[in-house]
Amino acid sequence: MPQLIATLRDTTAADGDACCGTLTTDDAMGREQAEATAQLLKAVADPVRLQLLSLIRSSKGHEACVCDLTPAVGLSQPTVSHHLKVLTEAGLLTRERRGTWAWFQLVPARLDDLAAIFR
Amino acid sequence: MPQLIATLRDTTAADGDACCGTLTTDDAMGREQAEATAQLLKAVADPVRLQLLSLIRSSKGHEACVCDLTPAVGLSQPTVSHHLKVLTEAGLLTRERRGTWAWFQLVPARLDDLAAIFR
DNA sequence: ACTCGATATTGACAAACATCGATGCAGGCG
DNA sequence: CGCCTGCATCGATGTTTGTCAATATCGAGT
Repeated sequence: MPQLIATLRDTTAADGDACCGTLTTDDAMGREQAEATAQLLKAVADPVRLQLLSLIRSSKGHEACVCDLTPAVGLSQPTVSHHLKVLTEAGLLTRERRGTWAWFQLVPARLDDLAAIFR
Repeated sequence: MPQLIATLRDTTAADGDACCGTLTTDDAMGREQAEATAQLLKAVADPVRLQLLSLIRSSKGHEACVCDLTPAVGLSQPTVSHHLKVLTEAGLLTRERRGTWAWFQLVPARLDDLAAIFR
């Protein structure tokens, strides 16, 4: 679970003084955590993938199959499949084969992770 | 203000039936909205920029200058300047010159926009 | 087994991006 | 004025990424 931006300490600024050396790097996000959080954000920082998430979310059962999603976003089938793979690998979707079709379902807990990043 | 993912209707799925044509594209995010939201998310979908936001947030007054941020992230000064520009153009930071130094401050309302995207 | 429809994978290509060195520009200070 | 320091911009480069056409795979039905 990628953690959020560090704890907020409401220290009212007493600025106007010197500049460099006033920074406390201890409470801030570390590099690995920033890397993990950025990777999750990259998965949703794309208009097509946002549309896909929104489409699935507005569907009954919070799931949809590729044959419905492809015409809805107006891109080629391989492209849609690629975006769904990215979202799945990010943990935001689960894939399930039902007969000939592949159904994708939201992972609410992972969406909560996203919402938690910025409080 | 980039809107959030469409309204959630908790219709419990009655699946098992046919597939294609069951999708309601009306409640879902439009392309332009998805584009705008993705642009905001792209600004924060980078480990360095997440670190910068976190560093500024953990500073007093929620502001910091480049001379402090540059050594904290361990990258060249032009690179840090570029990332700060991206964050500023996304509306997440404001720039203010105080003497020789440039101070960057958080824009809380814009962070709220981010938090609102995923509810 | 063969065929067909739905989805996944591969390869290729262009656009976008992160990074740095070099340079330009502003603001204090001698 | 001229220098120096902090920051921004420019140009170049290597990497990532979104997209599609072509192809492979998988499952169902004949």
